[in-house]
Amino acid sequence: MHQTSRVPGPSLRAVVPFGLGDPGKVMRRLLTPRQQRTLAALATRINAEPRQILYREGAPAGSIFICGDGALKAFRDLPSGKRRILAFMFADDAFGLAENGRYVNTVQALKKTTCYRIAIEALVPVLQQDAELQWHFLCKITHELRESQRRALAVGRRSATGRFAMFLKMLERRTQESPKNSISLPMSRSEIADYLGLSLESVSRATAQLVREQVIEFRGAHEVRVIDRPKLEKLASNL
Amino acid sequence: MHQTSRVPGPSLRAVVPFGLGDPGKVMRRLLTPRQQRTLAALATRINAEPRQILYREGAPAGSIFICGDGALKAFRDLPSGKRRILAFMFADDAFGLAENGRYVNTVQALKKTTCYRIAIEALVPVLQQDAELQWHFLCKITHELRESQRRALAVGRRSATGRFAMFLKMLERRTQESPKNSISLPMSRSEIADYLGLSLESVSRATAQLVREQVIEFRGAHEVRVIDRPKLEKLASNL
DNA sequence: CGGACTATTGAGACTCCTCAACTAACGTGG
DNA sequence: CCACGTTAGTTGAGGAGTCTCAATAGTCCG
Repeated sequence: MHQTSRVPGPSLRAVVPFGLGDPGKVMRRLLTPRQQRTLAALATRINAEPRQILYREGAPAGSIFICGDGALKAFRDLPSGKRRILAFMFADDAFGLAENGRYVNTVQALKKTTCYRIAIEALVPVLQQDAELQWHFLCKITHELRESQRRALAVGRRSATGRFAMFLKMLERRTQESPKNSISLPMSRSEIADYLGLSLESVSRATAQLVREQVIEFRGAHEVRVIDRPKLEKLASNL
Repeated sequence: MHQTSRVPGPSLRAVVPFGLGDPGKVMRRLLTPRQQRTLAALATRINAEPRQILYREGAPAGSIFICGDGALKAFRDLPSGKRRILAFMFADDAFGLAENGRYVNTVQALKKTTCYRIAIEALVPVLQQDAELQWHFLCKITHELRESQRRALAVGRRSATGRFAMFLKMLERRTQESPKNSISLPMSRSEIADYLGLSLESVSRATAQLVREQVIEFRGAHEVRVIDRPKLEKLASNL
């Protein structure tokens, strides 16, 4: 649907994480066509259906993945039965981190999604050869580290509406495919709750409050329009 | 003090983040002596006093840092006056992430600390040339990403004692310089609170409870001994 | 059209936060 | 060496916010 300007094949996108260039200037890195071909040669394309699980926590980790289009979640089930979502992944996001040779969480598609799977054994030698390409991965992972820290910040907040506001902004940053002031939520309330460390009821109450206060409005349960942006910014800005 | 078996000069340590080798087997990567010399040639040694600030949020980012010995904190001050600590850094940890050419948080030493500062302009070309060395950085950052996700998990918990238990385990993982069952806390209660998203009173009450329940005991305010490890594990294990 | 899942709303319990007073530890200077 | 002031840490009471449990509406899909 949003395939208009996207090249087929794996790609990564990240803000350069180190102090190069002029301070204050945004620098983004995209794969060159040649690098994209290199990766494409190694990759297997996967078309995942909604709810399809790409891999499970604890399984031997043989590949890393790049999301081409769609959305996924990475989660972990706790002994108590609770589930915590560690990250949502969208186009150009990489995933498949392992520890001691095993995946550390389970990854599942939220909707129809296309991914690229690249075998570790094939990728690592290529990265060892191609420092330029590896540099992209380094930038990307660093980008994700920052994002994860941002999330930790959000989750530390007390108020549910504040957390939800930060969540909206995070989604907006990640999925600029959207028309102005429109944010799509491809996940359920309960998934948002598991991500933010709230109960799904609290998420529901938070959205209700934001709607009541004319900060946002819903076009269906999974599409948000921002009405009062200053107010949203203020709520999100971690006061 | 703990310099006994440590080589002078920058070093990184990380668990290999991808699925190489036998699943279940821990693999660690250490810099080779040659790589260490390469980094040392680029690095400036810094001896930081307690409370010394290495750089401030928003400053133009010209260098990345590696902690050789000691401990630091990376924090951000919020508009409300609250302070959130994003990470504690110990030996072999790298820091100095930037976004758009500026540091994203402030870094301050907790005690006497030696660091290595490496100018970005010098480092990047070396990494572009030396894929092997860059690979170490990739592993390290990935390691930190996992750690950050773990923290987000901890901060999402409801109970203060649970959060504190996870904090203890995190410290234990990071600073194995310690004798068995002994964990040193080089930071204040209030810094722990800012890290865990609690009030310092809650941290104090949490420690008091763990002491009351004979799970831990204090040798001075900054040294913990684990008495009942199973109980600590249970508290930490995110039930 | 029916059924199952998702989302909303309400009432009471629980936990932490804030405010405040107090104690302990530390470093400094007389 | 001790007195003092400052900072760090502990403990108590009340209030705010979320969680849980439960019942009700809404939505999607077959």
